[in-house]
Amino acid sequence: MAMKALSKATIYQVAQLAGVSIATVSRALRDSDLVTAETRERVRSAARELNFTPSRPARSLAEGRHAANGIVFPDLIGPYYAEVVLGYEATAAASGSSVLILATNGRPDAAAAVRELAGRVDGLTVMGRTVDDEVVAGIASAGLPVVLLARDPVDGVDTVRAGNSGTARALAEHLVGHGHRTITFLGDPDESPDVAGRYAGVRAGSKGARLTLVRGKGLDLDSGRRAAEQLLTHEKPDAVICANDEVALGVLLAASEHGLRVPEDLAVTGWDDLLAARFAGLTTVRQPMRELGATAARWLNRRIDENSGEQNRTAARRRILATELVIRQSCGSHEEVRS
Amino acid sequence: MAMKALSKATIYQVAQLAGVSIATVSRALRDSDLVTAETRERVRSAARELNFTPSRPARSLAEGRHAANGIVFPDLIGPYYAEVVLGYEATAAASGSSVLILATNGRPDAAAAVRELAGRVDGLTVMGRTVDDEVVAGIASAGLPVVLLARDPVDGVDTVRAGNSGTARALAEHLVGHGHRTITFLGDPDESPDVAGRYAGVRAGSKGARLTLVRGKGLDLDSGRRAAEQLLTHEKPDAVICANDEVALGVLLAASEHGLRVPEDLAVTGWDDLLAARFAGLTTVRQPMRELGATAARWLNRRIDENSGEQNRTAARRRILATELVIRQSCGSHEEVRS
DNA sequence: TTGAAAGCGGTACCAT
DNA sequence: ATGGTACCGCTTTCAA
Repeated sequence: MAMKALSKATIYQVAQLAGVSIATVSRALRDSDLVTAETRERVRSAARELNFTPSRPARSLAEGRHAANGIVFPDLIGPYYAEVVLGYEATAAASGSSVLILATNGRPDAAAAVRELAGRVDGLTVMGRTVDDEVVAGIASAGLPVVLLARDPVDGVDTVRAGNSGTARALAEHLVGHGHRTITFLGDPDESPDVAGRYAGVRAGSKGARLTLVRGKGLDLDSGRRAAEQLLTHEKPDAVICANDEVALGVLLAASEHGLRVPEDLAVTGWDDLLAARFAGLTTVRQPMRELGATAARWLNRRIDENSGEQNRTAARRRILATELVIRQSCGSHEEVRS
Repeated sequence: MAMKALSKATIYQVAQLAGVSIATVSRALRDSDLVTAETRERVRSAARELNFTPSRPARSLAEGRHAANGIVFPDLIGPYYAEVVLGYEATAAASGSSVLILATNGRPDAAAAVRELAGRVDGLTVMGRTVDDEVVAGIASAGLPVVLLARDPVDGVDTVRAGNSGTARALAEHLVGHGHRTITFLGDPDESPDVAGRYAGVRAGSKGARLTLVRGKGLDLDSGRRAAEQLLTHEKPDAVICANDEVALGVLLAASEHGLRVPEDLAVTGWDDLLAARFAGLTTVRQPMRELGATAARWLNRRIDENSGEQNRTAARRRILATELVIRQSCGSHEEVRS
């Protein structure tokens, strides 16, 4: 019994074993109809015997495409990004494209990493706070299809995002309706376009209340908790609108440590509707995370197809996916109030 | 002003513009010390002017390596996988490797997708319930470095996982210590090696109690909730040990709908220590998710280096990372009981 | 229908 | 130090 081939066989070996040329092997394996059924079968079995798989780099080099696309995101922490990436992967995979991921998190060389990635894919999706617009513009103008996700538009580049300001405004108005008069927005609008949009909406919806901006640094639980320590001993607002759920949950923790009741002594709201929000009774806003990723992947694919075909490039698209207010207990009692 | 090059320049164009051969360009750009500082600079600026980036496929083809590795996981839903993947990505990136992801979720052609992926990377990490051992063995025996994650070992392949049975046993004993006598394990041991390990541990720790196995199908919130409906109207145990947190949270929801108090009427435990568990007061087990991913990436890299170097291959490694019991309120009152 | 051969864009060896 | 050139493994004309 022959030893199984331990390293990769080449198309030449298959050709030799099948007694044909490499051109024929290539055709046979890709179901070209320029090969006899009989030949095809001979090639097939030779390939099987040698455990042959075409070299991806060789294929890509010859075809001039990678059959892969990439997504760049800040972090995978927090269910938010994970869901988006998942939606992206599922859609990309469905259209036969492999997916490369890159988390820029605390990376100092994010721009370089993104450029490197750009060389490995047929198209790139870039999320929020990852790299500067210049990097994006550079890549896009080099001819690589790009889709922006949860991020301010760049000239000529498609953008998909979730609604921020409208729902944020509704949220703020809801709080005011509860009778809250000193409201604090916890989060740094400079941290991400999403946060900026939310803050803008909150401002618009806070007429009749005093709104204070506290720039918490970071969007995780501990950031929220730390910021709250400060907040609850000084400003003492009666409502805190947080940039996202994790921060809000941190505030909830701090509040309980300070013996504050929510919502009686302090109303708290978040953004994202994480699983935890439900169990914490947190009023928040739901985003179509999966759909965000899926839409980006779909659009990117379209651009890639456009690129290869000779159709004239269509104008940059923009879409804002709807978000939804999720009222729970943390924003105030709803026994008597109806909203 | 010249138009920026809209498509990619090749090394030939750079060579021509710099007035040198492509060999020199290659050297200059890769900081070989076989080039004059002056030449290097000339090449550099030519490359910059043409906005040149070496073609990744061409490089890979010539070098015989991808400078990338991949990770295969069932799903990205639930913070568990997300954290693992993140830890993986961070470590892989730190060692200069791009990361390809593949979610096999409900994919019918998972095996084929994994094989495709295998052709794009220098090494592969395969998680839990994704593809059969045969697929893994096939890939590994073809010479591709593989690391298994949260999965039963395969001959000759490295395996990293988190402790299940020991901690599960401690968990069960804790419940028995609370006085619970009819315990149900909710989860299908056939669903994943992890669940199997947990069930085994629970069995060992349930001496003195009546243990029932209820094979819930699925590891998400709704599965838990549905299974609980059944459970709470029939078996009526006084404690439910769930395969993971999401299922447990589903049970919590169902219990509250049935007007059952937790833990007085029903004790519930989970596994993973999701963020939500904390806010639900859920007793659970914490896994070092990030570290699982990081370890896999590190090991894979070592294997890849071994492969290229001529060092003799070391024996397959196995490691079980420690997990930790996290006692909260859902398992029983701790006012009087001390554990 | 099949084969020969010219790329695809690099790397690295061998001369010079 | 630099240039010439033989690969790397596949796809795709162009002829036969």
